Parts: sequence; C-alpha cells; structure tokens
Amino acid sequence: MAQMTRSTDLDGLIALGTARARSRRQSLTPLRTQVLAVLAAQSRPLGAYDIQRALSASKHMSPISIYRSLEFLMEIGLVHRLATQSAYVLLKRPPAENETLLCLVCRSCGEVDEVSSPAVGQTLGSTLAAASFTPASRLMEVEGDCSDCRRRMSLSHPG
Amino acid sequence: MAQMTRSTDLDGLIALGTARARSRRQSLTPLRTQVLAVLAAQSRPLGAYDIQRALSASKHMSPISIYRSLEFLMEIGLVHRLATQSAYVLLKRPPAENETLLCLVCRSCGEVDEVSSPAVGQTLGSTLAAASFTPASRLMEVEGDCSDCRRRMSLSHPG
DNA sequence: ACATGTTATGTTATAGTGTAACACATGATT
DNA sequence: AATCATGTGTTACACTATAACATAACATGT
Ligand SMILES: [Zn+2]
Ligand SMILES: [Zn+2]
Ligand SMILES: [Zn+2]
Ligand SMILES: [Zn+2]
Repeated sequence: MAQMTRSTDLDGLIALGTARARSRRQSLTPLRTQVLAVLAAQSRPLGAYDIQRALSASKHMSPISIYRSLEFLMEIGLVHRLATQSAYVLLKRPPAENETLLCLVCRSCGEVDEVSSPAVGQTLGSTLAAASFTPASRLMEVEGDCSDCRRRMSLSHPG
Repeated sequence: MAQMTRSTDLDGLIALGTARARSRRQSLTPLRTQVLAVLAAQSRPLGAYDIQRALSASKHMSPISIYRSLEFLMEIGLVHRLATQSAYVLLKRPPAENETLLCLVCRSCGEVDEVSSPAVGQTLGSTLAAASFTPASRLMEVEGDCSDCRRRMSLSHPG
C-alpha cells in the first residue's frame, strides 16, 4: 500500500498551487503542473532525473526545466527538497505559518513521514533565539529507521 | 578572524582519532590524518574537492580517496556531512552520547555554529518516539542567517 | 498598434558531487 | 606459508545541478 497514488488530491493541489502562484503574479503552468502531478503520484521522494524519466513518455524536458519547475514549486511551498536524499517531496499538508515540521526519512525504505511538532517548535525557537540565529525555514529533516523497517530488521537479526 | 586556523587543537584531535580508530581495529593513517588536518585548519565546511585542492600541493589524491577518508572520519565521529551544503565540517566538540547537537549553518557567510540543546533533545525524543521513528543520529542541521549577517543586511537595507 | 517590461521556456554546454569495480599492498592471525 | 581484514591506487563512470544565451508568451501603458 506504500505505492498508492494520490490522484484524489491532485485537483485540490492544483487549485492551491494556482492560487499561490497568482498571489505572486506568477502562474502554475502546464509544465509545472506536470512536475507537480508526478510528485503527487508518488508517496516517496523523487530525484529530478526520476521526474524527467517519468515525463519522458509524454513530453521531453531537459534537466534544467525540471529544476526550474521544482524551484518554483518550492517557492510556493508545495514541494520540499530533502537535502540528505538529493530528492524532492510533495508536502502533504499545506504548511501553516510558524508551524515546525519534521520530515522523518527512513534510510531503509525511503518513506517520508511528516510530523508537526509544536513542542519541538517551541524548544527549537528558544534555542535559536539564544544563539541569535534566524532559521530560513521551520522544516527539519531527520534520517533514521521507521517502525516497519525496524521490525523487519529485528526479524532477520533476532537477538 | 573567521579564517583563523585551529592547529593548536590538531594534536589532541589526532590523538582522539587514533584512539577511536584503534577501538574499531582500524587506524588513523597518514592519508586520513591529512584530510583531518585540512578540515581542522578551516572554521568553515569544505567540499570534498576543496579538500582535494588543498592537498594537491603536497600530494595527489583522487576524489575517491578523499571520500573514503571522509567516510572514515565520519564513522569515528570527528566529521559531519552537511547535507544542505554538500560539505564536510570538523565537529568542534567530541559529541557526547545521547547529546542533541544543532548545526546552525549561515546561508550568507557559511559559518557553522554548533549548539547543544538538551531541551530540543527532549522534545524531539518524545516526538520521534510517538512516531515510532528511530533517528540515525542526534545531529540536526538548520539553515538560516547568523546574527552578524542579519546586522549587515539590516544596514544595507534600512527599514 | 506599438514599445516596454516581466514571466516562462528552449537549447546547449558544462560544472559539481559521488561511486563502481578491480587490482594491489600491507599487516595481523593461525 | 596460508588466510583474512584493512587500506590504497587507478580508471572510468553515474548522478546532481547550473551557466549562458536565445526565444516565446503575456501583460500594461501610451
Ligand atoms: Zn523535508
Ligand atoms: Zn522504513
Ligand atoms: Zn552538522
Ligand atoms: Zn553569517
């Protein structure tokens, strides 16, 4: 079930993207919509070249076009780059203002879980303020092992 | 003063690295020591190819050798890879067990500040536990703007 | 209509980051 | 000596990302 598509959400996602683009005097063009659709069809992060391959059947796009679309989708807050994976994920919820999100990336299966954490947001805010450091975003990445994969590992290495 | 070297620490660092290597039945070889020394001489993160250039005067090293040395130095806990920068930094303090460290990376000047935060460690621990997620490390990266750079920006864009 | 500015895409080439694969050397263990 | 694990050399390659420049498409004011 990890491979399920999320086409149900796509219309709403496009509406949201269109609105956010308009408010910046930009637009969610067909090209950008196609990249968004590819990301929305996967529950896992995709590399830019994965997206290119996914689109190559319907349309040729050079790497730079993919990257430009991704940059735009990140600017309007729908997509996030996972630095530890060099990959891009659709954010499941529209990120609220001042909300601290944790992206839990499983090293083993690659699944990404997004967790909102006011408690971490509070302590992190204090810590950063004490260091006079202003974060560029309230989204943080944590690599590790998800519960499913931990269970699988303990089955194959019983101790 | 940001460019100051830290050669004073180098001997102790080498001793620490040697001890940690030995406990793994490995060793801090000359090659690895050279990479460590280059990182110790800078207060900023360096890319693998920056390290290669730094060493090219004294010795030719292929990229793969640099990466292998970096991997080793990360395994013994002396060096950390900053995913958002694709760069490597010497950890200033020996990371204690179960200590949560924040790497505050300035987008503007590139400086990295390491901050230990028990409070964040506590809330993060609870949040991850609630999500049944086991983190691979207790080191997190936060991109943003340091106080110096914020001051500079406000001077050039008074408002 | 025309000029002007901005947004968006096309095209080509190139830079930057990281590994695979295999051979070889070195040192410890038995 | 035979064996095994560790460490390095060498070559070639894969993957990720951007520079630079041209063109198109669209809005806006005159
Ligand atoms: Zn994320
Ligand atoms: Zn998993
Ligand atoms: Zn770090
Ligand atoms: Zn700074």
